[in-house]
Amino acid sequence: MALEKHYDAKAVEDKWQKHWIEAGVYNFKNDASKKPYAIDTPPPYASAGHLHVGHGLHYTQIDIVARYKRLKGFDVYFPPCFDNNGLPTEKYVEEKYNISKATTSRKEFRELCLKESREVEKAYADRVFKTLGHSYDWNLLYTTIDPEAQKVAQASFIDLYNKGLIYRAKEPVLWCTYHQTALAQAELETKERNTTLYYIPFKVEGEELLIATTRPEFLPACVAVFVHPEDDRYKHLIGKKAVVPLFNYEVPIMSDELVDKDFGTGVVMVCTFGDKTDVLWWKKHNLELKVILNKDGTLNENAGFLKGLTIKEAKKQIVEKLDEKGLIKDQETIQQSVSTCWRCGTPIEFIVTEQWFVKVLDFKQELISQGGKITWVPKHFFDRYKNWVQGLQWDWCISRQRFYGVPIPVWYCKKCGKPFLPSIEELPVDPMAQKPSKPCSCGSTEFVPDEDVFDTWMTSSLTPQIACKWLENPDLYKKLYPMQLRPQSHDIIRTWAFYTIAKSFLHFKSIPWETIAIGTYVLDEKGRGMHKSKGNVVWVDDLLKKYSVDNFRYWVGTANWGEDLPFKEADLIAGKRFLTKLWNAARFVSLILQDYKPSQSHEQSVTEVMDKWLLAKLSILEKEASKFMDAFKFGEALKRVENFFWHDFCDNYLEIVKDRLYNPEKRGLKAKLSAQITLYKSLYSLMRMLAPILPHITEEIYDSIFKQFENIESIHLTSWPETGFEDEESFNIGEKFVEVLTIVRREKNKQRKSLKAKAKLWLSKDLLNILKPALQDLKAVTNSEIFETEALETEAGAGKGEEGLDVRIELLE
RNA sequence: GGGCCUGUGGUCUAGUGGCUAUGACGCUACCCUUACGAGGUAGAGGUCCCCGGUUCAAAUCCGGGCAGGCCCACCA
Repeated sequence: MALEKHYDAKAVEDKWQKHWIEAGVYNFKNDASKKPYAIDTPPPYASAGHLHVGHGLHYTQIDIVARYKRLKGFDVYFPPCFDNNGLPTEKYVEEKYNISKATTSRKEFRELCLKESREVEKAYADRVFKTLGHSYDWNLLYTTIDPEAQKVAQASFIDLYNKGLIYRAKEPVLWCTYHQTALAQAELETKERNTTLYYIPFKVEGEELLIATTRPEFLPACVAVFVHPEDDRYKHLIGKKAVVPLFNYEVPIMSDELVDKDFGTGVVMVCTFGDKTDVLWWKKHNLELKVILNKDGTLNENAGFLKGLTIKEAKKQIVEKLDEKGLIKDQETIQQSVSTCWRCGTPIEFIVTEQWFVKVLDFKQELISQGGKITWVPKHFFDRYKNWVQGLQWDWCISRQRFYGVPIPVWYCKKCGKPFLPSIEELPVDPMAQKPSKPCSCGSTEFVPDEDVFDTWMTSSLTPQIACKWLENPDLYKKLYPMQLRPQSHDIIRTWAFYTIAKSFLHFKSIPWETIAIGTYVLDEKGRGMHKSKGNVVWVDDLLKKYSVDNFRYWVGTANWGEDLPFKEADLIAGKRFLTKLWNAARFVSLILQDYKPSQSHEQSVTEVMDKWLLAKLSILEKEASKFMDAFKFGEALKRVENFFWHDFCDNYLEIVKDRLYNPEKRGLKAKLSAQITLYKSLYSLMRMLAPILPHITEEIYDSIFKQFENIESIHLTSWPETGFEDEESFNIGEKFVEVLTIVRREKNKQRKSLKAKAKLWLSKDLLNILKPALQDLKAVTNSEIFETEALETEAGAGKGEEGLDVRIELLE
């Protein structure tokens, strides 16, 4: 069937996207004869602001891998998924409905979250996943709030608890006063800011001891003053008492090596808790605990006249008061880096609460060596992982004081206080809504539920278990785990990658996947990150109004994994041209193949040397491209295929065979058939190599030309081409042929003659001998008479010297 | 302060020891060749960030800088 003159991308793409899903083309076959290729798809946050070009790019990169592996004969397991756990969803719901968890019931709140999640998921699925032609198996869809996912997360907790890898402790924890929950180290983001350093005098036996602090509001929480043990200025004060100004109580003066003599005055006040060092010293020196901060970031009665104020207000008031009394001796502006909550940017505080922790500090070495067993793409991201693990300072705090999320499956016995955990068969449970199924070991049946939910990563770290159905289908899980690929972005190596590796190790002493590949990170034109607040976000929907999906995917195909890529709309132009060229070349072939009937004897029917050349070159290309695809270097593969297609196939080969095809009476039907077979084989091969990147146009071309002969329902279910045509001699002749062709074209261009004009082509004896088998094609494509000349004859204006060939052209006017 | 990445024509980019440095976009000239003018052919345009070293030979390896980016870190 001949192709239409014009390629209607929109209609074609819509048609195939619908068909693929309806026909289940990409469904996991669970075919015992095939090796599985399981992909641990990143569950996108189902929030409406997440549809920018970076996501479109990354998910399309993953799809290209899936499609490639499918062609390579793997049984690809590619689940779509959504993450609807966690703080962003809560925050979104709070803002949209103008409610807060303080005034809404847990049940109602969770229902709203769930409802919003479903809506946003649908939009996400339709707008991104389906319209970009991704090849998920929609039967495998999961979301992180599904009962099954909750069950897996709770089962993980129970298993780790039973293994002694989880503990509960009352400790100062990282706390976000906006979200009012504990956080993990991984949820911190460092922010640079300017702040004021105040110099405040403490009284010591009549003397004034000047301390420098950025947090004067913490004066009422001061429990000690520290100096460096070797600091001659203050040595004599160690062991004495200092009086806290305004609040007039005594604190001990102590020493610690960690004090920086050169910062401020070299004297530090320790408060519970102003920062991380305070926590450290508080523990190390067994200091008193003086809590002034509530969970919502306001100060309590211990803060005296600051009671009820927020941290910011308190700071302002206390500075005014100190100033009034002449207690600010000096102040300066300094640059400070503060840890903030990565979701909302609020500086974190330390609050003493009871929380659950997963032990990770004890396993740093093991976790690094587990990371080393995984293939990192690109490999330097392993260094970043290693760096993070080495720098860990806290065990992983997994409990969060939020509503929406997976409940921690624990009750506490009212009588003996012992935690009571359900059995795995009972999961998922909600301790707030249910009671334990049996009494405590002490006999009591009175319990208090744990009201907290898990850190979102507690669930996300189990995506291999959720995706591969750890509890639901153990046989399948056994087959698929460890998975083959985890694609993800580099900013969550410390969270998603780390926690997943940790979980796999703690539960199973296994790695979660064979390969982790870090996707391309899209920047704006000027090389800055895309953020809604900066107004520089490019939306996928907008691009798709102007460019076809395959056009977008071509651009994705040129991106390198693990690298940053500034988005420039001009980069889509090259793809547009390529697609047009592709369609037109295929259209030409479709016209040529209208009377074509393939048969078994085809291998022998490729009789012409230039046909053999093309197939030999194609065979090399197939192996090369495959090698690059295996190494996640899609751009390199694409570039080589494109180069072959454009120059060897279109510019040269198609021109060479036109004479044979259009004028079969001149060269005979055998020569024509040879060209038809070659066109069929080479175009079919090219389509399959391009199919992972350009699934729509290749499917359309396949459907029109090849399907009737191949009898496979979709190009995406065929296999990576292996033409395997080896013919070094023809290859070399063809390469020489192309060199001569280039010289002829250049000469004709110089002489400003149309290619239509008949030329005399003079070839040296040696060259003529080499090209003898291809002479008829050469005559036809150059529209020349060919003559022989002496090898070393030189003439001005001739092609002598070019590429070491001796070609002379004489045009007949 | 520590770790990692990057630096190649106007822009983006390939190349990790070897002839005259790859390609794309843009630019210029010519060509309306029956698949394609969203095309074809040719052309202009580069101190391969800088300095030093290793080598017969360096964009490439080593050392030291400079610039940009990312990650980490207890200067209150």
